[in-house]
Amino acid sequence: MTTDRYNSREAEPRWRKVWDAQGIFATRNDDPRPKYYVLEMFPYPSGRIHMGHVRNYTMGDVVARYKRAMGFNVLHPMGWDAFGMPAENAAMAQKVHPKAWTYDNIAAMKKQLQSMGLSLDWAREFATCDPSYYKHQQKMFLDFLKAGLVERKQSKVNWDPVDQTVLANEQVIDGRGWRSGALVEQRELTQWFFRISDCAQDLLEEIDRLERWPDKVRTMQRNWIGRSEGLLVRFALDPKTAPNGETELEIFTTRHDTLFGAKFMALSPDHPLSLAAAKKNPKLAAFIAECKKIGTAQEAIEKAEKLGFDTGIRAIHPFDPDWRLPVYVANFILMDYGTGAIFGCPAHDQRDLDFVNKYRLGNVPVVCPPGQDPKTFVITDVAFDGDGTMINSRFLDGMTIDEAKEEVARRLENTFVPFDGRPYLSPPAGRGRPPEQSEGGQVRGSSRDSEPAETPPHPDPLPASGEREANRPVGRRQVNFRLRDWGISRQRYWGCPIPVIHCETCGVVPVPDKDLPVTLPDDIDFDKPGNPLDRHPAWKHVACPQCGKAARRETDTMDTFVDSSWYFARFTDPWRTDTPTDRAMVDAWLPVDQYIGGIEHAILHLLYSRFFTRAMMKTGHIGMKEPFAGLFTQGMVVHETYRRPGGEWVIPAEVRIETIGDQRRATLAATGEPIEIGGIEKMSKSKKNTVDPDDIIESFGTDTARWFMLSDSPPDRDVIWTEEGVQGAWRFVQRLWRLVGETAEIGKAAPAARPAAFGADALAVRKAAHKALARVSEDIEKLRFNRCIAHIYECANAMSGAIGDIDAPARVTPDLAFAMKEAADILVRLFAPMMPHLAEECWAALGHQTLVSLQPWPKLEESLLVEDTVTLPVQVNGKKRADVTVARDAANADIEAAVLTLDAVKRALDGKAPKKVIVVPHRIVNVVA
RNA sequence: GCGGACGUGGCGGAAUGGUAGACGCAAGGGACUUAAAAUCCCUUGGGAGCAAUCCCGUGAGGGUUCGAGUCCCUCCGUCCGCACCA
Repeated sequence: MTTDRYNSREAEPRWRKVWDAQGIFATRNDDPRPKYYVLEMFPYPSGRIHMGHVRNYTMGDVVARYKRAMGFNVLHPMGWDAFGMPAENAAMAQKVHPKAWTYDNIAAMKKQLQSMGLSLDWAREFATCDPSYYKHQQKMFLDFLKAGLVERKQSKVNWDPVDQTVLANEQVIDGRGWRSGALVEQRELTQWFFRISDCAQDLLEEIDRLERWPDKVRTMQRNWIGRSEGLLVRFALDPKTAPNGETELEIFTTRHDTLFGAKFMALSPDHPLSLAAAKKNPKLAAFIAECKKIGTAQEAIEKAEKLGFDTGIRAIHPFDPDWRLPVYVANFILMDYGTGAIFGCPAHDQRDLDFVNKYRLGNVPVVCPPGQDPKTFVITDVAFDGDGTMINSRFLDGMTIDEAKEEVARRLENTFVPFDGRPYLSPPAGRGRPPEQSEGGQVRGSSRDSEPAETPPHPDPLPASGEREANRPVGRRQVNFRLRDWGISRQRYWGCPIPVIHCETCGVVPVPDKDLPVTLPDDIDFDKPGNPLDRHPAWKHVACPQCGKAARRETDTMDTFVDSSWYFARFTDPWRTDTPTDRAMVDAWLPVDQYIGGIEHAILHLLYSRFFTRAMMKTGHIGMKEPFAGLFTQGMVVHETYRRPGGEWVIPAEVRIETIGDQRRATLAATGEPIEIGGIEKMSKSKKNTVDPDDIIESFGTDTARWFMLSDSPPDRDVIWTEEGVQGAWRFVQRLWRLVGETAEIGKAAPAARPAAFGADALAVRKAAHKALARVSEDIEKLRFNRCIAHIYECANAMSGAIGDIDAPARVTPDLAFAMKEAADILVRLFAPMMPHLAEECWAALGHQTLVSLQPWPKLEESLLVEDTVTLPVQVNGKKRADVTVARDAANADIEAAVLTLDAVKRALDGKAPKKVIVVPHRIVNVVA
């Protein structure tokens, strides 16, 4: 019928127009079919899509199109994660307004995405910077505030004194701001926090039920939450040695079994007792100041030597009133974990051992490894943290570690020492408590923290009465989490305004619902450092909604992770204006059946979304707590790098590669200058190893790009973009087009009704097609796209082979013609999810009047997968020697007899009788000599 | 340091404990062509042999098993995440 080349440039836009005109990808909320929600992580509108987007959105589109063919009502939406720093950076660098920059980028990227032919419901599109979106986010913030899920507290931040802004840890490079180069300071700022740590236990437990998540991500989240079970222990202090006569110090430990190996106590430099002692000791104050200089830079912390300073304070061992322990301030103790204080057992903790070896405090081993003689067991440079038997530990001697922990906990829980006065420090609120102890329903943010300046850094949740204090036991079991509360305040313009008003009289007052959204002012400037909202002449000045007096708006905006923590819920009914979600819709569509995105979001985005969904459930906006039932993390797109011998990177488009024998050689296409071929790395602007999707789509069409993105590597691994690979995909596009053309010609001889019998060659074609169908279906379900593609190649190869065997037109019998047409109809539908435009063109060429995008998935004939005879490999002692073909239902004894007559088997047995013959039906025969 | 993943031809990669190398790329040979491109056919893990066929082979070494790329142990290497979390 046709031997023309397939013209993707002409065909692809034509089919997209047809899809658009018929609106076939619009999803109705009232469709009665079973739902399927497939979502790819929405993009940041940087201005152009990159190959990573092509890969991500192609995978999602394959799933969407397949599930649609399987009869599901598929929701496959797209939007924009549109707030964030790059817009402000662009504003500063190019004098464009963040809003204009963002919406221009969205328009450009939308055009690019549309050229990919993705089966998206664009009617549901929104950007998180649309006031119609963030209005609801502000409403939920206020709901969360009311529900006790939000609080305001002080927290340390990286402050850039030049830019007058807060920096994320990754923006601090060698202790300096990434933009200004100024030395970064540690500042205490009052900020808004989501109380995610209250959910730590639940977030951890539910990970077990996220069965369709990668184990890797589940492990990462578990580690991030970091649950540990331990004991809070109150050490009495010798009041004569304490700066203000303090009487106790509370520490957290998970190794209470090693209490008899204690050599010292250590406090964080930020611990109140450290600060109190420093007031009376200038040298200590200087030491603490030195500790703070190290800052938060990752590397500095890693390399820092363990340093301490003896405060002169002495603590009393809980099991021995005569045992005094020196209290140090040490630079490696974190204030925001546990109580900010520890006891040091050097023999069984490397950090503590390093510390005592420096300050010559000695060590006593209290756990003896199996097989070691306790009398000679000593620790010098390497702490022992394995399992063993307790020694040198009085009543614990001979116990296992677990028994000792239990015994110590039991004894200290039942010990009540009459401390006279308040404990020096109790665990900070908001962490370190089992969730069931948290008080729910209280409006923390507005009630307690109305005067931010007076908020104590670590409010004491325990009653102050001395009587109750005396009744507290010395030890208390405690579950601690590494997970910190989620600080959402950002001193930025381009983010969702936090909808509260600060009033001198009334404190923190929520913006009334009727005044939502609090919108960003447009007339801002980026000429000066700092937050443009804060220095805007008018925006922040408002009347207090409660008392009417002059008040000021909160000028901080929300972390952009908040925006992306519920967009998936909004997609279910984005048109709704009065509430964030329609409960019927959101509960029907969620959870997302298949979420697809990059591994870089394994922790923060996914954990925040899980928390946010719980918070929405508590405030009635949704009926479940887990938003994503299935998660898939795809690998990156990587590419070879090229550079001039001088060192300057060169983009792939300018490089010509030649292959001479096994050697690859690169030259600059324009000048012939030699180019060095470097390593294969993630596509990045700095290494210039990027390939522009637009260029590929322009020259080969989007179907070729989509096919190649799926074909070469398992989807969860990195894929190497190569020119040869794209060429291969392009050749296959043309080959399919020719194959379908030839098949359509042959198919003209097909009878309308299915023949009663098929000849051998016709049957072989049918078997190949149905085998491919079975395998492609299974592999799409499991997102193994690279294998789907191999099966499609096999099917095409089988059909080409059948055509090649036809040496004269007369050989085309009606049954073969029918089989070929049937196979082509199956083949086209198999690759339609991957290459939808080519599939439409082929479907039409096969004489169909319908759209392949609307066709049901082909129906499998199971009987074609079953062979009458099976060919079994025959092994002798596990080595393959021959094949034997037997009837499918042959008895094992018959197979055994047949195998023993084979020449190869006789030869291998060398005349001896076999010891045993193992027949695994339909699988293999193994003769044991 | 802790945790996790991975290691298979020249390359990307296949393989419910059951024929290792599917499928693709690259390479070599051939057909068609004045020639090239495109297309089609053949070969392609290593070694021995004219051949039938045989030997070796999934990072290294052990083990379990009739049978191990796959399961277990030790080691080596690569990658990723977390990192002074008491």
